[in-house]
This record gives sequence, C-alpha cells and structure tokens, in this order.
Amino acid sequence: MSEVQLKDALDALKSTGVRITPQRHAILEYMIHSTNHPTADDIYRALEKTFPNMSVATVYNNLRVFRKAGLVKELTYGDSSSRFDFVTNDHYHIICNDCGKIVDFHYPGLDEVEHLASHVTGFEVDYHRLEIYGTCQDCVGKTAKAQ
Amino acid sequence: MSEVQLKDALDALKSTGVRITPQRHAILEYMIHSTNHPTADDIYRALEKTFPNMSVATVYNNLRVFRKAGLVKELTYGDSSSRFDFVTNDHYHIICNDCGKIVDFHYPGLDEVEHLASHVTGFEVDYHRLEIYGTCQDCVGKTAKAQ
DNA sequence: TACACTGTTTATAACGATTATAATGTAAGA
DNA sequence: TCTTACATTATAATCGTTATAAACAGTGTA
Repeated sequence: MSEVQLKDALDALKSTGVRITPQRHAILEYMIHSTNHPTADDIYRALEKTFPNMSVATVYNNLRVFRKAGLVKELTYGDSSSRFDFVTNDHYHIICNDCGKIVDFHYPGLDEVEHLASHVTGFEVDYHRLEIYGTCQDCVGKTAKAQ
Repeated sequence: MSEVQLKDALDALKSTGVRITPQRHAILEYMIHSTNHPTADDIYRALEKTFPNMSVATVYNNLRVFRKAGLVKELTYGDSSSRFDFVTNDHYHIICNDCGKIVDFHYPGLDEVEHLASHVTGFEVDYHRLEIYGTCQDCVGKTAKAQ
C-alpha cells in the first residue's frame, strides 16, 4: 500500500510542475516507509549511503517543496530540530517526555473546537494541531527518579 | 489583579528557594503584563532600558527557572524562536498564519482525548497541547494574493 | 565586622539547526 | 545543438540558544 502512496505523491508533485529527481524520490520513499518521524538530519544520514554526494541543503530544500505541496507536515516540539511527517490520514501524536518516542493515534475530530475558536476570535480557521505528552510504557517501567 | 498574579508568582518562587533578583522581578512583571506572547529577545529588548547591562543569557536562564517552577510555558511554533507564556488558567491559542498574532481562547477541556490516547497507546498522559491556525480578521481584510 | 558559601549575573564563546549564495549539473523545448 | 529554467552541491552565513568562566551579591556564622 505504501507503493500507492508513493505513486500518488509523485503524481501530485508532477502535476504541480515539480521535477522528480532521484533525491526527491528517495526522500519521499524514506518518509513513507519510516515509522518514526525523522528530522532532516535523520533523512540525510539514511540516504548518504545511496547518495554519497547529497547535500544537507537538498534535504531541506525538498522538504520545503514537499511541505508547500502539502505532502509533508513539519512538527516543532521542544527539542531543537524539526521533525517531518508524511501526510496520510488525519492523526494526532502522543510524545514521550522521557525518550522522545512519538506514537500516532486516531481521534474522530475536533471540528467543534475549531468552530468555537473561530466564533470567539473572528479568525478564519485553516487547521489545528494537537499533541499529547506523557510517558510511554517502556519509560514508565524503568523510572523511579524524576529529572 | 495582575499585581496579585505577580505576588503569587514571587511567593511561589521564594517557597522553592529561588532568590528574587531585580531582573527576575522585571521579567515576571513584563510577562504578566504583556498581552502578546514574547520571545526571549522581546523580553531582553523590553528590559534593556531599565537594565542596560543585562545579558541575554540571564533572560534564558530565568525563563528556564520559571518554566521548571511551572510559572511559564514555552511554546514552539514553526518560526525559529520560542515564545513564552505566563501560565494563568488553561487556555488555548489560535495563531494567524499571515501576521503571527496569537490570541487566547478558552475551551472546556479535552480530557476525553487524553483518555482515549492513553488507552490506545498505553502512555501515562501528563498534558496536551492544542493550537489552531488560520487567518485573523485584520489579515483577512487585506489579503487577495496567497504566499 | 570579617569570612566563607552559594546562587546570580555578566560577557563572551561555542554549538547546532537552518538558510543563503554561488557554481555546477541536468532535464526539456525550440 | 543551444538555450533556458530548475536542481543539486559545497560552503559560508545567520541566528536562537546554551555553556563557560569570571565577577558579584546576598546570607549565615564566628
């Protein structure tokens, strides 16, 4: 099924006049197959075997291209570097404050909140972002001292 | 009423053994009275008239102290620098994608989502974060071209 | 009052993620 | 083939944040 996603993404790019380069292909493929939510550097290091000459700037440039095309979402948490998430269906993230692990979960929708916010503030709402923070099972197990 | 908030904050700090310096007093005071959500640099520049010798590091250090004491929340959006928000009551933020303005709004609660997330993922939930993005009234008025 | 102790601020350097720049490469169209 | 426009590379620059070391208070004790 991820092949379909990749094909759809490539088609979407092509239809907006963006050239499909080997690097772009590889970055998209990596993002679709990766279960975690990689940073730009993760992607760079993962692909430097197949593209020994690829520059970090290429990763950033293309992530921006993908973001503008709506294929990829940029997530900024507390930690210094952004994480990137291939847009599939709507889902939310729950993040472990100990080890940083990010797990997806699905929840019907928060349209109601968007409506209320729009009504109260007069904004035109585009989208929202929700994250839940806590401690994952692995870390709950091995934690006795607080940082 | 914000004097009460300031006093409460100072008491909270003192009770945890943190010394109240003039700089800390001023940073807290500025954060309580500011309606927007300042960056560290905003605070630094706002106070450099009264504290010409103050260092940026002092601002960062103390924001961290306040954050650890639970007085201040750090918000990371897409733009490069963190914003800091004095913790009053629970509220959420709606952010303008054009001008960056941040407006508070209140919403009963999202406990339900937390419970579901906890159930599905096995995490112990601490808190969550919700932001809504859109366009504020001012920017809706003067917008015809998309970026 | 003098003295040591501890936490605070300052000044500055270092770090690291991201972006800008210029040069080179590469695909597509006339 | 020539030209044009977009992509990539390599590298430097930018900028927010953090680390470090030295100077500076406050506080408690003799």
